[in-house]
Amino acid sequence: MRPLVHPSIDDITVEGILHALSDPVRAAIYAELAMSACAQNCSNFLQVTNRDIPKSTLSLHFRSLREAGLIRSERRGVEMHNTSRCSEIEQRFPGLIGAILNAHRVQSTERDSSTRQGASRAVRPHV
Amino acid sequence: MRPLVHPSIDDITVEGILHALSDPVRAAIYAELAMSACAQNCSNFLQVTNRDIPKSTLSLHFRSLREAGLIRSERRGVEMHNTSRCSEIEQRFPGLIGAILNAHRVQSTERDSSTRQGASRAVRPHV
DNA sequence: TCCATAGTTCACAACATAGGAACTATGGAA
DNA sequence: TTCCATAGTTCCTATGTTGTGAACTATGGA
Repeated sequence: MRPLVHPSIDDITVEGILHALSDPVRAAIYAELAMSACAQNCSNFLQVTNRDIPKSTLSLHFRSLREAGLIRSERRGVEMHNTSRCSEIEQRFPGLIGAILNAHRVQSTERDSSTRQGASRAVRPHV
Repeated sequence: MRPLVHPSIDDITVEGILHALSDPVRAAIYAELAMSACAQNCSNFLQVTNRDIPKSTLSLHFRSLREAGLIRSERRGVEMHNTSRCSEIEQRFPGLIGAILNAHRVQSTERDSSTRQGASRAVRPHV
């Protein structure tokens, strides 16, 4: 079984970060890890974003996050301990992670309030 | 020929923005548009990132940026006038675009200086 | 009317991604 | 020790996404 790959902080790229976080599932996982004080295992996220995510898919999402340099994963017995690397990334790309997490927050707040009011956004026409 | 699609500001998603900017060519195009005071046509970017980009590929990149809500394109005679929509986006997702552009700047600065010194980063081992 | 220029669309090849099934690694119980 | 349960990973394949050349469209000017 191949060993876990963690890029060194200098090999982390902006493109990699943006690509990893452009997926809603990965963004949700990462947001939760970044907020959480303690490490979390993968299975905690089998129902993130209110959908059942197959284990294999989840595993690939964790791999994407890991290889983009966003999280660190360590085996602890039978589980995985996942933590975010946000403080390292903050050093190299100041403000980036905060702005992205904040934008996701803005967006989900709007989504919640519009569904409560009857999903007005869903029918708004494009130009 | 299908009309140009511009999402309304409320339909712009973070995922869409991140995905669009996770491509180096699109990021370079967008950075240049965001910096530039005046509108620019597509052909100005046929050599962005020091590579020849086929016209058809470039056209799709502009379409991605447009449909992600990052730029606005208008036909002016035989050319296209492309401008960035950063002030709109700044309203909705404060700090996001600035942080991303800044991160790209950080990264390209490092790349430049490491190539000058003999590409030390290229051989640095991963964990 | 014709041409040149700027972009777009189409078709297809190459690459990336999702998910089920089979697998591996670890810790604990018998 | 051996066996089992749990947590993740890998493999395979079907489905999407993306890049590119060739053919096309739209516009302005000769």
